[in-house]
Amino acid sequence: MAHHNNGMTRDEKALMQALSRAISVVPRVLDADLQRDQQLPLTDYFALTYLSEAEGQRLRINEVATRLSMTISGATRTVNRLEALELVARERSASDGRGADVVLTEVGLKRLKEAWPSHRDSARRRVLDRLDANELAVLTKALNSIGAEPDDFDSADCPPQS
Amino acid sequence: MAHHNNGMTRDEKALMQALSRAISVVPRVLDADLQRDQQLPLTDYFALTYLSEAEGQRLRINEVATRLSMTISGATRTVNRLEALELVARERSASDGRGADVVLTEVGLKRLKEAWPSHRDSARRRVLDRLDANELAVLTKALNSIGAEPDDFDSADCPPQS
DNA sequence: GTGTTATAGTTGCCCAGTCAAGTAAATTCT
DNA sequence: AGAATTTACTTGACTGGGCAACTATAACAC
Repeated sequence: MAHHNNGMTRDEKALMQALSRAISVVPRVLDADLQRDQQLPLTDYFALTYLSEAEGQRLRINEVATRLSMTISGATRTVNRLEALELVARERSASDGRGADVVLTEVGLKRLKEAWPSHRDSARRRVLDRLDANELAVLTKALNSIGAEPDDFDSADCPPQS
Repeated sequence: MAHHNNGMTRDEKALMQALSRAISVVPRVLDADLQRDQQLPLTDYFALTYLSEAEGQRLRINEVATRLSMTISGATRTVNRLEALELVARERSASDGRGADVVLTEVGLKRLKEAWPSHRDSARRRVLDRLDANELAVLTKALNSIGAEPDDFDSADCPPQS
């Protein structure tokens, strides 16, 4: 009877449970908040954010994909959505005609600025306010360790950008 | 230039980034490992686990949904999948004929036992081995705080079950 | 008991994102 | 230079899961 717990301690099990729960809940609530307040999906919001932070407000599709931790094809579709809303534009790269740069438009920047306070408050309510300073530090470090790609994937979180 | 960072500190931003990254990466790699080694989706594996831990190896659909942090309709579909593989069976509840109990079958239990070592190793490699004891403790607590349902959702992790 | 409301699931429709195959430009080989 | 390979996407087919509408049983009002 019972489960013998072969080599996973109580604490480890508790962590895995907490982790899977957080993994389901957090993106859902953050996305729901943003959709409700700004009619903007969280993914699209993040894409706009990364573009706004990039020099020249532009990124290649594959850079968008990397930052969103998404496949390139997923990023293509995300960019399609944003392009349809005219929040970004595709520009054929001068240096490499195979793919396009994704450029943040004026409208896109405006939209991002509108959405930002809402997301910030949401992140506070749902996450940041629930942590003390120590937890924040430890959590960041720990999540970075486990989020780093393992071995069969290449990590590249913040390429050196000029 | 620069973004003025209206009320979100550098550290807070770093946390949110680490969090969104982990949220994308962790379930993907755990699921990929399990699919590769056991041809079993992570969600289905969790469902089997929760059933195996339940008394009588049975749960109502809504309990499955709660444990998986999923909607009832999502749980219905998960159970459909498992039922098609004969890993679980639906049994009309004697006490409440509106819905069925989901019962783990012999085959289902066997399958779970086969899959378990693989998932355990995967969890170790991808998560547990990357944390020290302190991080484990803090992370568990922190994730439980942020995974707890907020205000517009009712939390119910372990309803008192007879 | 009959009518009303609440509860438990199921189903149709949709959307985001993955994978595999396809296209087109760039690079390397010779 | 021309062929072969690699790179950078794009696209078609599919899957998982969400929402809203629906069905069926249960519980409550009378």
